[in-house]
Amino acid sequence: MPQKKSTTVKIAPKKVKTEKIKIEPLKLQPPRGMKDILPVDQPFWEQVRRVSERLARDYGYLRMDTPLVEYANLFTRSIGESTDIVEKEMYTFTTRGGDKVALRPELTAGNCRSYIQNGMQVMAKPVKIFSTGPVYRYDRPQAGRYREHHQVNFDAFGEQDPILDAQMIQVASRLIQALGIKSIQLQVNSIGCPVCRKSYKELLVSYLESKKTKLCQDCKRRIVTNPLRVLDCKEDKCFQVSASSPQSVDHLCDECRLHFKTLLEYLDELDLLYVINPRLVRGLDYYTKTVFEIWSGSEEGRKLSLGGGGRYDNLIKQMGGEDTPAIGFAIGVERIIEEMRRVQAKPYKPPKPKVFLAQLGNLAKKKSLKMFSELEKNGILVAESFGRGSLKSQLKVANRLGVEITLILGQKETLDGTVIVKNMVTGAQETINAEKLVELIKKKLKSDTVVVYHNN
RNA sequence: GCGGUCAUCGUCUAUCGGUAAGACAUCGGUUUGUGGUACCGAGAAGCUGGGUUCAACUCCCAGUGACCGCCCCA
Repeated sequence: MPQKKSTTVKIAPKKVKTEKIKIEPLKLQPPRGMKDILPVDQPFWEQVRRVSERLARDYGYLRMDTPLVEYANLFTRSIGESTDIVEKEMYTFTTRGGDKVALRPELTAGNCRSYIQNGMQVMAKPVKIFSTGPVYRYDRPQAGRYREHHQVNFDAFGEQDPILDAQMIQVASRLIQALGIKSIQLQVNSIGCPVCRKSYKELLVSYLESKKTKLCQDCKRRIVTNPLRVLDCKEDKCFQVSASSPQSVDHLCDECRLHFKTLLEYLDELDLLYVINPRLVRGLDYYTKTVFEIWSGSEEGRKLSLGGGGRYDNLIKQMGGEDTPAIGFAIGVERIIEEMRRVQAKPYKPPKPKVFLAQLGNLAKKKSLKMFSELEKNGILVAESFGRGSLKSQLKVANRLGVEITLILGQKETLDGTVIVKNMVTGAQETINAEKLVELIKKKLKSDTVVVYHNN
């Protein structure tokens, strides 16, 4: 749409003064990094919705929706004060009432809050929660990265057995593969519990300090702020350093090591191919033990993370709930859809009307409105173009829609209580009693369906 | 937050310092109440704000947005 030039309008003077008010032209675009999900995009979105809802149901997850807005400290405390997400990417603002709130940057924090608040620990464990919706990060947009994006999220509370980790990873990869993305790479790692991570961190820091001169500027800073992040720096020289750095999996405490080992055994049992990636850290502070990501397996082009997650055994307690182990993961819907398009995965195909209702003349026009609803009530999907007058133009539309049958209701038919039923393939038509219409159409569509089936 | 590329009908793509062209799509028509093709016609654009110039869509500056790299992440 063309943008209107800004106009200067003179407001009629109430007093003596004439005021010129500059009217801001409407910016006919969404804010930066946000976009519309248009009707043409919906088949892909619908496919994601259907597949994820079905998987959620099959694996025993219950849907939960929490607000888009939460108190800001819910996120700062759970995700971590010094993470990038909280530090520079959160949409934080103060309400008129003076509350500091934020647009959710992810779904888990809100789910945990709700779990505790609603006493969901009394439910049979594990409590499995499925949620989906938009999340917000004030980041610089790029393809596959938006300020508003959508996640499909699975969380399970109250089970510490690594079998749940394995099943969660299975759900994640099933979800992505069920959407038609066959080539994926599963990356797993264990970052241990607070106890073993602390000693590992110290070990890592002292190693990095010794190699400090060989690191990039950013990583020198990271040694202090977030040493684990040095491990996934893409700078070549940092890569060299981290290649021979101590790895978290080698410094796990007994419990964490056993947990990880058992998880891998389960994954083998599930025939899930995985890569142990010692560099896999994640951007949120709450993770413990198992972390994983699913990457698009495309050879060429960048490997984009389609989704990821991990265990967060201490979060619920830290937020003030009962000590409850938990694990979860999220996929980024926009990225998944981008990948679906790239590999030409099939979107959802909505049912198309096989019947078109055409009308001619004022009397028929009035009648047709009711006839349409009669058909609809009987489960017959009908298309129409009531606004068009000529039969020719209506048939044109019918043809373009690819319907099998067109019903023609004109002046004469209306008076006779009949309707013309036209076969759009053969062109043959017959005039039938309007009262038998529904029954006849049902019959015709049924037999046509059989024909179509044989043709395929 | 830093660096780079780009911006013309709904979409794709031309052109030009002097009235912006085409294709696809949309809508209408080609005599009566019947579709396709073909043909004819219509509507539809210079992102915004400044500057240079007799004249700017074109040159310059700023803003905005998209894209790419970094940071980070889904």
